[in-house]
Amino acid sequence: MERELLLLGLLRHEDMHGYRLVELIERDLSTCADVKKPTAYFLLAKLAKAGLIARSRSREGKRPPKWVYRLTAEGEAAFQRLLRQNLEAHLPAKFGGDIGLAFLEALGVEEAAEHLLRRRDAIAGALEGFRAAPEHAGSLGLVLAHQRLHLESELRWIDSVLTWLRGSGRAGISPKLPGIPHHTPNEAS
Amino acid sequence: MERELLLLGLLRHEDMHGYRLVELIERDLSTCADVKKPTAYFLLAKLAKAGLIARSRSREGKRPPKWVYRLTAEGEAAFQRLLRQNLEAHLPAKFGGDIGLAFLEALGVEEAAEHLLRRRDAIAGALEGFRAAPEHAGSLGLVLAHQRLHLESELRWIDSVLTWLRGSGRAGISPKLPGIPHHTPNEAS
DNA sequence: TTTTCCATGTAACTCGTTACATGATTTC
DNA sequence: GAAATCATGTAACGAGTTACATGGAAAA
Repeated sequence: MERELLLLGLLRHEDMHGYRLVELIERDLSTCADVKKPTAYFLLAKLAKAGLIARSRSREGKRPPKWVYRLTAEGEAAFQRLLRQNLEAHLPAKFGGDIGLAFLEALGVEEAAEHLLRRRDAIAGALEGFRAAPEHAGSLGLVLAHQRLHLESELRWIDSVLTWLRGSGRAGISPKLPGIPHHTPNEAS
Repeated sequence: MERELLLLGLLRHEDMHGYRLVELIERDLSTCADVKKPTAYFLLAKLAKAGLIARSRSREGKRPPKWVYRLTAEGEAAFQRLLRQNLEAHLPAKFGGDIGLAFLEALGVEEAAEHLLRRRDAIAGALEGFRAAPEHAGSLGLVLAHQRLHLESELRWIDSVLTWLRGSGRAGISPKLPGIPHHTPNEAS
């Protein structure tokens, strides 16, 4: 449902045609969504058939005519519903990188560390990209900030795995548990 | 490729039949992977055809016979390759929950906060579950620790969004950027 | 003039899921 | 005797992707 929410939300504050929509998502929202062109066109057709958006043909200059979509009243209602649903839910994230970690023991300490350092570099690189990016204002800035925060968390995580790994190399096969700094989350309510 | 790595890795340290494999994944690795039965059977057939695993029929007592899979030499090689590849790569995570955040402005401050608090509760609940769970040793404990760490990070994130929200409610429409505590990651190399 | 960009779409394919089918066996 | 569990599979479907097809317009 996230993709529908996304399309409705974008059309909500500006009428647009499909191509533009995809462009916008790829430029500004690539961190939290990727919607390829055929998917977008398909979803737009579906939403139109459901009556949540309406389309009208328009041409500018001598360019090929395009379908400009606008939100209908039903679309606005659906948007409101989907937004609330999205905000109040927590969709647990699965980290594919963890299944490699689950088999860390198959590698020697040295080699495991070597590969994890490469992963660390990749994360650090991605983080650099985010820090370099211009600061968007408002809720768009929010998603950027979240991604940045997450990457910082991942970096700390990898570091703690590395120290655990090295400790385990000295101590024997596998110690109790990674000694991870344990922040108590502050209450907010 | 993560699923293949998972199956090979599990078969590496114990010969097993499909049903058992799925059971094991659902019990111990549900946090970082989910593999349904038909998927598992399909993948096992594929891996067998590729020569990475070999199967042999066996029956215990009067139960229906089962296919017991074991890793071949090629399978071990593939495992080693996939493991390294997995460890050194960073696969960027997409948070579907962020697209709701991108449209936060569509809701009043009060209502947005209300819904986000529900999300917060969901995260806190999941976290509780992880803290209550028995501490697995070794690399299995790693993936649990990662998930716990991530949930803690998410909790802090939601809290900072909430404080930002409330600040924005007083100050006007939308301020510069969320004032997020900015930890400098410690170097590790 | 050839390439790139704008703009829309279709077709084939992959991956994964649900739902169903089968059959024996333990448990209630 | 009915229900749950063990064990394997097939069929139908859904969502999304890649690759392809089509054209005109602007840029190189």
